[in-house]
Amino acid sequence: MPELPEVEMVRRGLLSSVRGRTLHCSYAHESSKFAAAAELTGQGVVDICRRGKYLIAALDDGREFIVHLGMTGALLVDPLDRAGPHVRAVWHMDSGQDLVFNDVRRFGRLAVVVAGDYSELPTLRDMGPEPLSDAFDGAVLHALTVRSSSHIKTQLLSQRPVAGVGNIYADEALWMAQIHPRCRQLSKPRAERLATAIQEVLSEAIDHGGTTLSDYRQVDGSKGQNQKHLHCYGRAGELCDRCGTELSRTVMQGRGTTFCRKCQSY
DNA sequence: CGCAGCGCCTGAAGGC
DNA sequence: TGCCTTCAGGCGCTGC
Repeated sequence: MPELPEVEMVRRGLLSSVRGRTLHCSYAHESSKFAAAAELTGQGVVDICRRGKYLIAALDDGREFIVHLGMTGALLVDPLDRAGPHVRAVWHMDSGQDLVFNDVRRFGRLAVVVAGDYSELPTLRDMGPEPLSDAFDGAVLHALTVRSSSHIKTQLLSQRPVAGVGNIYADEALWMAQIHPRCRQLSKPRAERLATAIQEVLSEAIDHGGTTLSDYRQVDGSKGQNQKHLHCYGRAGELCDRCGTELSRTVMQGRGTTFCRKCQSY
């Protein structure tokens, strides 16, 4: 599933082939989630930014084109198959290439908004600080979690204490920081550890081109390599790389959660 | 206002 | 072999 590192890789891939181009929508799937694709009819793409897991393309008419990849979304430039059963939108570019949005499970979403007005996208509107920016550190993470009574993993998935962390990197960061996913209150030292772990886990994933478990692809169709470097996510039943204990599995908020019951504590 | 629970989707995997 | 069930989960929405 695309989280911050995967969305960042897509953003970088789009810079060379989509920034500066003019888009003309040639297909939009009937679902209301993708109808906004048709609003791109002659606008130029000035820049392509990212907030958490959201891609934000600045248009030359003062609006922004927002893409969330959901679970299985992919933005592809000139894919071999641009009329497959899971294609949800196609834009023709003045470069002659096509930009294709493919999304098997249709959890993705497209929107065109007045620049900076995210009132119709509440998760983006209320998004926490970017973890790889100067606006994020242990003190900030502590301040943004201290008043909540929810489990720390639930808080991370909400995007409010920090932007862009999903199920994979939440499990990885909590493992690295040795914090139990059902911990409810972080001490300041543990918040420092978790903030550092989030930054390390996300930076390493970007360095490895993102995590491809099934659907995530770069703009050119290539896969990431970070799945070879996971310590925790999806490894229940295997032995902890740190202490050798068998990793445990539970369900939180309907999401599979892997952790080490020995070296991750409350 | 904060938080829990539900529904959206479809392919893969497992059971019989 | 093939049908059926279960599982995967980010986010918007609803209701307490």
